Amino acid sequence: MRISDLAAEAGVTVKAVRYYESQGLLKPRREANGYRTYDAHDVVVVREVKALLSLGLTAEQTYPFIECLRAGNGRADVCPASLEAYRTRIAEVDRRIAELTDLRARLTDLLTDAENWRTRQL
Amino acid sequence: MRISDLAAEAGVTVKAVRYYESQGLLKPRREANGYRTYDAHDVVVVREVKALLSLGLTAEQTYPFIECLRAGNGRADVCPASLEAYRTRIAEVDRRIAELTDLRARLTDLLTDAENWRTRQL
DNA sequence: CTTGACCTTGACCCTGAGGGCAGGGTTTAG
DNA sequence: CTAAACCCTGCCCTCAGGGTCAAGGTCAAG
Repeated sequence: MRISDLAAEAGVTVKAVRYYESQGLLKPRREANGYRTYDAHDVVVVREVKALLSLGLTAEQTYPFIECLRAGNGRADVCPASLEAYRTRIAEVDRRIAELTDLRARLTDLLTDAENWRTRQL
Repeated sequence: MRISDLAAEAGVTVKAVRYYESQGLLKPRREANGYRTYDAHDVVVVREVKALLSLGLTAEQTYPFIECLRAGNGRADVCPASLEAYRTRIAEVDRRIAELTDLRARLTDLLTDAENWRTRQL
């Protein structure tokens, strides 16, 4: 199959597929005319990458999952490195939530303070 | 004062000051040799921009605050547009926290599932 | 065989808030 | 006078692609 077929089947754009390749996540063969050729296995890879990116992992962080697939596993997340990547990402999310929670408190403090200042001025 | 003095007093880098200028937040005069010249008022502006960026506002979103200062107010956040910008940002943060909370739940589900799968395989 | 619709390629610029570096002019201290 | 320290502009980089382009390939109908 060609690139637009792969993109359609995996639910991403052609541009995204080429980007994944530039990140080393895909290595399509080429037809004589230079067109990229993919197989069913690549569809699974692209779907996996898409899912992981939507979880906030970087393209680089999807590497262990793709290697896990390439190693012959039916699932990308059953390898130790994948589990570790999940845990790392959960920790990142926790940190980010804590940051944003603190940020929100600072913002509401600032807003309240500014509102009070205006009230006093009236 | 020159750019490095301004940067030092406001606690940012020279590069950041030039970036704020490129975003229209500063309009320094120029010496005959082309060097930028700033006054004490600019220090206040840069400190304000720095504080707002650290709250996650974009450079563009700091505009109302700087205009509020330029209008002669002692505080950048006592103008209606500034209050509105705070509220907008709080709403953004709330949305983001909700997204991340949902994301975390999905991640822990995936992790648990993958761990269980491994356990069964052993 | 040709036309036209559609596909593919690589290449370029864009995002936000600067960081880093290059190359060159200016100022200031010793 | 010279070297350090400062200033300038301009270019490339981030991340996950989006948008657009020109050039060329493919495939059908006519």
